[in-house]
Amino acid sequence: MKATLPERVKGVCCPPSITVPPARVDASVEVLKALADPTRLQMVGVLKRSTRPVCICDFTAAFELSQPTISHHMAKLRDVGLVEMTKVGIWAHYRLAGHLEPKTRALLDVLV
Amino acid sequence: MKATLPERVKGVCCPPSITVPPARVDASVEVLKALADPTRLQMVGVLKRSTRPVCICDFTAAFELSQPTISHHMAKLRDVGLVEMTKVGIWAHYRLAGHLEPKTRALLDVLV
DNA sequence: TTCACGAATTGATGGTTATCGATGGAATCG
DNA sequence: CGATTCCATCGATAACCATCAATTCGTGAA
Repeated sequence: MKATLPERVKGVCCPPSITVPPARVDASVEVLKALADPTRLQMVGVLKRSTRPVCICDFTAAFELSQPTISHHMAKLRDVGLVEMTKVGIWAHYRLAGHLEPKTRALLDVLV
Repeated sequence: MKATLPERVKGVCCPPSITVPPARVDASVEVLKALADPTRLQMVGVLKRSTRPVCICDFTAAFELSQPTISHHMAKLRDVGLVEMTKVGIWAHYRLAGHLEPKTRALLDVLV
């Protein structure tokens, strides 16, 4: 194994070429940050499994968090395009976005 | 569409059942948080593409960040088991972990 | 119009995180 | 040995984030 390594010389580094386009990285990081929270990941899991939109008040009842916090988390998921909302009367119904990028959908399939 | 929705009654919520075990969610969130950073996601991408371990000094040369910051990011990736390290002389060679969980590997295949 | 209810926004707070400079340890070489 | 190089850790700071209480907004009902 060691034989396969190049002879490294002090003071000489081999900066790897950045192959992933920074724009793509930033886009991925945006989605990852939205999912990197227990509450939000659970929310996405619920929405992915639910056959019909879920009301904010239902989430407030399910998680032990205040309504503003739930709303804040949902806004974050909405900002990155993961979920969509419909208002029905005084209720807000959330569902997984219908036009997710294939990569994003694959991500969700792995995660939740 | 509206017809398929249940008749919602004021003050009555339908808390969705939490189907994803909290322990699994927490484990996923740990990995997601490690990946939800541009620098670290780039690092993982480089390591995934590289046929041989990459030196810390190479990353320091590639990214415009200080050496302690690079080291800190690598430690974070190491803490969640995404990468492994081997010391060769004074150099630290990093590589993607060999025994990644299938789900984690699938995650990386989608991302980088 | 007035009231009640669900949801979003605001402001504040405590906790986490990214970053750097400085320090110290380990290995190598003269 | 002493000097050099690479790396990890520590301490500090600034930025960010999750959370809640209070308020505001929008809708529907009385």
